[in-house]
Amino acid sequence: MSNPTRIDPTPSEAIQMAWARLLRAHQVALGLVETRLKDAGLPALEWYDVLLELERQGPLRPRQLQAELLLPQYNLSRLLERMVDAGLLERRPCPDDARGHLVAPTRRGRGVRRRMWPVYAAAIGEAVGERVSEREAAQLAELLGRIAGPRRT
Amino acid sequence: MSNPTRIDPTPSEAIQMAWARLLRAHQVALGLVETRLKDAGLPALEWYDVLLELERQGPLRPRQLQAELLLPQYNLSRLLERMVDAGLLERRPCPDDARGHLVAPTRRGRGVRRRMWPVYAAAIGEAVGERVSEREAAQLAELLGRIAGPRRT
DNA sequence: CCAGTTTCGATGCACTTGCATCAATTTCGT
DNA sequence: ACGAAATTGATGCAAGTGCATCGAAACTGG
Repeated sequence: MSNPTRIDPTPSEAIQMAWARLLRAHQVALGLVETRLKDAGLPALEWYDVLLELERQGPLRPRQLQAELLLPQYNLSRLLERMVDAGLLERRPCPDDARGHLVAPTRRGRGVRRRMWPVYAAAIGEAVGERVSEREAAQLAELLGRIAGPRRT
Repeated sequence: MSNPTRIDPTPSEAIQMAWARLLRAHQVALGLVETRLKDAGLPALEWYDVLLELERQGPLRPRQLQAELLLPQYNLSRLLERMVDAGLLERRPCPDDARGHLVAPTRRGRGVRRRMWPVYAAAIGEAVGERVSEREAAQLAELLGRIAGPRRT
């Protein structure tokens, strides 16, 4: 440590600690949330995200969803397939591009998302809300936002 | 909504934002780190964690490792199997419990972990270090530590 | 000491993910 | 307008994950 000709950019202790805790906090918090959803007989969080995004933005093409959710293309392709099979999404022909289609929630899909929210919300409270103050949550959001993006190439 | 007898503990905006950004920051940062490792022809992060834990603590039994890394039992069982097959870990008979065994890094395993570190460290710097100050990193670590645990039943 | 219970670690099976690649379009350069 | 290149979304196959369950060894109360 304290190498004057520092060529090796090893992160400081504080940075390493922040990294380690990011992994752990995510693992623990997400684990709790997914458990609550599963125990309530509801679909996984991923499904919620897709449904919410489509309710907010209206019908989208898979590629756009992919950009929003940062999922690999093949992964999203099959996720949508499963959700369509489950009757939560429907595909619509795409007016100006015959390669693709639009995806939109069905009535049933909206219902499922709505039923997921109370459970999801309670779990967020349990995983995060009970552990940090309002003020701390805002700080946390700011700092994590820095790490989350914006991406530079 | 606006139910006067609010039984439903929907988290505040700040909490929800912190949650959303936790997911996103993790996804982005981990994605970057895993990409750097893979591009360097190195094993996944998980393997590093196992190797590091065993170098720090000495040979451990799978169950102990499981507790440290918070991995599901069946998942760890197969992870160790793969690492043994890859020649990075070896199993040793366990003196006082014939059901299990001890796992320890091989010489080759230690070498792999050592070669992973520079790449890993640089990636942590890129994903986290370049985006927050020293002081902010410490704050972040503190807040995330709150979320990461300690678990109450 | 012995049956019943608990803990440890492995595994069969179904499902999901990662990777490479494909076919069908659309877009671009000329 | 035409052929080359890029984009969109799907898919075969190998590998990883989740769940339930298993056999084996270790504890436990009587």
